[in-house]
Amino acid sequence: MLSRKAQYAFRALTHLVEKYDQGPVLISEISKKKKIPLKFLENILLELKKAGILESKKGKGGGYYIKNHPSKTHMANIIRIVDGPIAMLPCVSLYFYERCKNCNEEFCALHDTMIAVRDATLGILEHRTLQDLTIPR
Amino acid sequence: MLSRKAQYAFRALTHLVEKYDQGPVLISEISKKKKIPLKFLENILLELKKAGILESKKGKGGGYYIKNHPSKTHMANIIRIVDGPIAMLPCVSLYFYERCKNCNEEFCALHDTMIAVRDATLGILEHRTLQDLTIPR
DNA sequence: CAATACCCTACCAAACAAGTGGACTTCATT
DNA sequence: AATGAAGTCCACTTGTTTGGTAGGGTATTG
Repeated sequence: MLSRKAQYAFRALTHLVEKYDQGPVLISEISKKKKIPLKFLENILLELKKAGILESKKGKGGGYYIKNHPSKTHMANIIRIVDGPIAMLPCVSLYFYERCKNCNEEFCALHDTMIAVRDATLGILEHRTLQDLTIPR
Repeated sequence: MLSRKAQYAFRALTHLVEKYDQGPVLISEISKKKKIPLKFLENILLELKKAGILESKKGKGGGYYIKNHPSKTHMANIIRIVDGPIAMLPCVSLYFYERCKNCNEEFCALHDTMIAVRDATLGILEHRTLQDLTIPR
């Protein structure tokens, strides 16, 4: 399951996509419009900025805005930044790989199943972008 | 990510599949062979029993064993018992459905993406069974 | 100077991982 | 039958991590 933090991140990003190319947006505006706790949102946006997704401007007339075109950032990327690994096991993660203990000595039966799950999931999340967040079905 | 508990569960089940139809297996034997903390494993097995996956026999000569044929139990089922929802959002979960707050008023952009992810994931996990745990590839 | 992002610390609650102690059940031996 | 060892069963406790909240102070810009 996505953490609430990740869900907030997507909600905030949705707002920022709608305001794309209209200058910086106040944290407080996003917080109000999307009903996200202000201080919590502050941390999330900062994290997204440090990860290169957002840009910010300080002082009067400042705020947050999306760095690159929304179609350039994939949903999978956002999840990795906020929640970490997408894969179900560390030993099948592409970006957060860790060798399983007891996974070499004994035959790791889950391994190939979880690779299949990962590929199926990424097949979707790597092809949807921030722009899709505002496209109604 | 799967919790360590779920990983333990799969490791333990792998052992039980190997010993299927050979009578009850001791918790202590599984704990030793698969390097799982004994008392923790005790709780996991009990949970799997209550969920109808395992059967147990008390007293001397007792132990745990798989209730139905290993090909009858899907991996998705095990994950749901131990870790809960497989879906990434409560509002797209089949077995743990919950209505999202702010998902009705505003357009929930993630919804259909997460349904796609869920279906892709279940397409795999609903077709792999405990028996697959012991089939080397 | 005022508005705003940035940053730091502390705090609370829940979940997770693991361990403890003991009650209850079954079986084999005598 | 009585006994004791071998087992599961189960309610607690403990320590750690994580998710989320709250407040205040600093730096930067118009």
